[in-house]
Amino acid sequence: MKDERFCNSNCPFTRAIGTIGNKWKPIIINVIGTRTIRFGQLDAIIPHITRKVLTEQLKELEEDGLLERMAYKELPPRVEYKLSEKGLAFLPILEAIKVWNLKYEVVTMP
Amino acid sequence: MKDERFCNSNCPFTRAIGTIGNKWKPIIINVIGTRTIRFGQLDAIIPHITRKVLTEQLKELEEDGLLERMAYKELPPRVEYKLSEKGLAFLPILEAIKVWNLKYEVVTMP
DNA sequence: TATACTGGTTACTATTCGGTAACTACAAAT
DNA sequence: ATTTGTAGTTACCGAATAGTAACCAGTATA
Repeated sequence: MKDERFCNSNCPFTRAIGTIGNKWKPIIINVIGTRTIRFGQLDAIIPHITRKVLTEQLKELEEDGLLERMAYKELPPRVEYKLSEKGLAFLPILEAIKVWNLKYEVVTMP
Repeated sequence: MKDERFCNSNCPFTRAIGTIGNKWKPIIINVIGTRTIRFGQLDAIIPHITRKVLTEQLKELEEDGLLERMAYKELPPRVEYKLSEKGLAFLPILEAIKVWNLKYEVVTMP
């Protein structure tokens, strides 16, 4: 997120929302989980995301220390991503969101 | 969020992100907490938010069943908001985010 | 008479975000 | 000689989001 009022807030909670409070980042973190995964796999697994947006989000996640990026000097190139300790520590929160949604979501049948 | 790919996803986790995965909603839910609070108070307490955006977000939170809105037929008008059971059940997740951030955030001194 | 009060709404504009399609590098295989 | 493969980048455009400022109702107060 570029919003400086969030990223530079003096409230730590607001800053936290600044790093993970958008639609793609929780999805990406959840898909990576505990594995090491390549860019192309992420692009294939995550529905509807474009390579451009995926690149941007991965870059921000890396800057915020949730993600580790390992580029191998090969051809064709190979780049692997995995969650850092900080990223892994966020997984239980995503699990809690799943449980919360399962319990309270109102499903309307069309 | 208007993105139908999130709100109508067949993945419940993706739908959950569709309802709370933006920057203002976690902030608003956190500020309300367990109390009953008026529109003007929210506007005054939450930094940088505008009345327009606050109105929109409150409306969406109500539609998604996280929030209850009570309007009193008085003059000047009085409208009170409080979290529903679903909204209250989300508070521990926000607490977990605070703890997570506190533990892992890298603070850079300027 | 004019102003304040509350909880909005409206019209307009600015900014940010997201999407599409084309393009890159370099080696290996066909 | 051309195609395939990976992990992007770039330019451009449109959509979504957010911000600004003015305005509303109807009573009470100055």
